[in-house]
Amino acid sequence: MLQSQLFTKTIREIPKDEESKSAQLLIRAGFIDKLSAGVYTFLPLGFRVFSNIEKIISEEIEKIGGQRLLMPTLIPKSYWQKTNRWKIFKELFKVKGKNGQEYGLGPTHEEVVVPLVQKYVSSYKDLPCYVYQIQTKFRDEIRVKSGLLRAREFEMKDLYSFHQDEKDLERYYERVKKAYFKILERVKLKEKTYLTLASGGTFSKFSHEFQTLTPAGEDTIYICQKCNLAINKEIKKQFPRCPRCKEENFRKEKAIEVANIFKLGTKYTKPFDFKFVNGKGEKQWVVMGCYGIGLSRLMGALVEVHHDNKGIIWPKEVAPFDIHLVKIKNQKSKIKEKIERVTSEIYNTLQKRGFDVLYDDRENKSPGEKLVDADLIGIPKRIIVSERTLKKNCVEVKERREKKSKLVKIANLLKTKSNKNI
RNA sequence: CGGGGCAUAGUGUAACCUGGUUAACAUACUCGCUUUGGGAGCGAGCGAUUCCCGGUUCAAAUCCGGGUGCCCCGACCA
Repeated sequence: MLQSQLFTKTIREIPKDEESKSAQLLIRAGFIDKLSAGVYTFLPLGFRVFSNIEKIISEEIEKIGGQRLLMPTLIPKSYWQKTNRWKIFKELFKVKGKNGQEYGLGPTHEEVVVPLVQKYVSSYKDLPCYVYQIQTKFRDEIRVKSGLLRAREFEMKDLYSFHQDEKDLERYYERVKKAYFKILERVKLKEKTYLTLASGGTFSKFSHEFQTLTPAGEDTIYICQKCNLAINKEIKKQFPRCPRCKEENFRKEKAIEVANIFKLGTKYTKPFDFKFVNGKGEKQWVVMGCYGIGLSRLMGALVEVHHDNKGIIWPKEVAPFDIHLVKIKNQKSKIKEKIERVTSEIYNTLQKRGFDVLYDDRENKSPGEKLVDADLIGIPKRIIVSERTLKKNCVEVKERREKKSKLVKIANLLKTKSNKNI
């Protein structure tokens, strides 16, 4: 991608209507744009990051058997009435059609997925069943907060599992837990994320949340000083001592919930009368679990964790581009044609090798501005071609997260096969 | 939903308390010349129903009333 062609450009000033660091940086660097409180556009850069996160999540979910589908957002009132959530789900956005039909805009999809799966599952032979989707969700939050961290319209991966019994649900629940840690590892949030005990429902006493430590987080968690088990504030009163190791001392931290897993049991299968026939020919309630990851929130959390005072520092797997190639050209230079030619050659070759390259080909920008922009946008690897580097037949290579750069022979660079070797 | 704050060119701010007719500055943008390794310089230019509605006044960005929007704190969060 030529940066001269990129929609959009960076903004110098800090937006006055955003206080969270992640929202400020994402807006200034041109990843997102605010339409209204808690409602954002994902711009080309932001959408690239979003797509990368989406890819990682769907890969890991498919590894544990999840099959992707896409459910509607417009969900008729009658479905919500079955579970009584038309009344009790306060954040449900309600809309009315021309003929007076009422709908709830999906904040979560039990009311759709249960009757859906019910149509295809009648025997124990059809179970277990795992389906998921990645979709825009709506919640009429009383108060939105911190840019992408708490929005009214947001992107979520929701996985639903259906089982014969609690044991099978239990087994799958543990597999999802592992898959989630794998995802967090790949997006580089694992170190900062704790699996916490959170309040459950009628079926199970507790659910689990994946809480990423950040001062911008809206939740408070207590971490056992001895074994690192974490507990959400709202249920901490039940645990004077750590339930695992009996330690009394906990560390209090602010965190943001990036994912959760929940054993729903028969909470939603009962209202829809969703039963299957077991091996003995008897009817039994289907047992269910649900597992969510907030993609847009995760993107915000990533920036909260991975940034410095100059800008964002994207982890490799989610970065909008692999390489930021920056041309620094002096109009008076005797070798300006050479700079032009060499940079283009590097750009073309790296692309042919499969790298995603953002090439800062802008002619009218000073070197300073280009470097400041590169730091703000935060692509993990930066390659500079200038008169200075060409004198040594080199380019300058720098990792965004490192302070020092190194010179690399152009001939070697052009032979590079993998990102690691540059 | 309770409390606090804010709203003025695309963006960030000033002027508002103490009302006075070219609404200022920076930046972004356009043109010209110069410049080119950490947000370059000079010159010229474009760009504002001062959030909306109403009131007071000879006169409102400024004072008063009522809305709306945005941010923050708290409560809430299947």
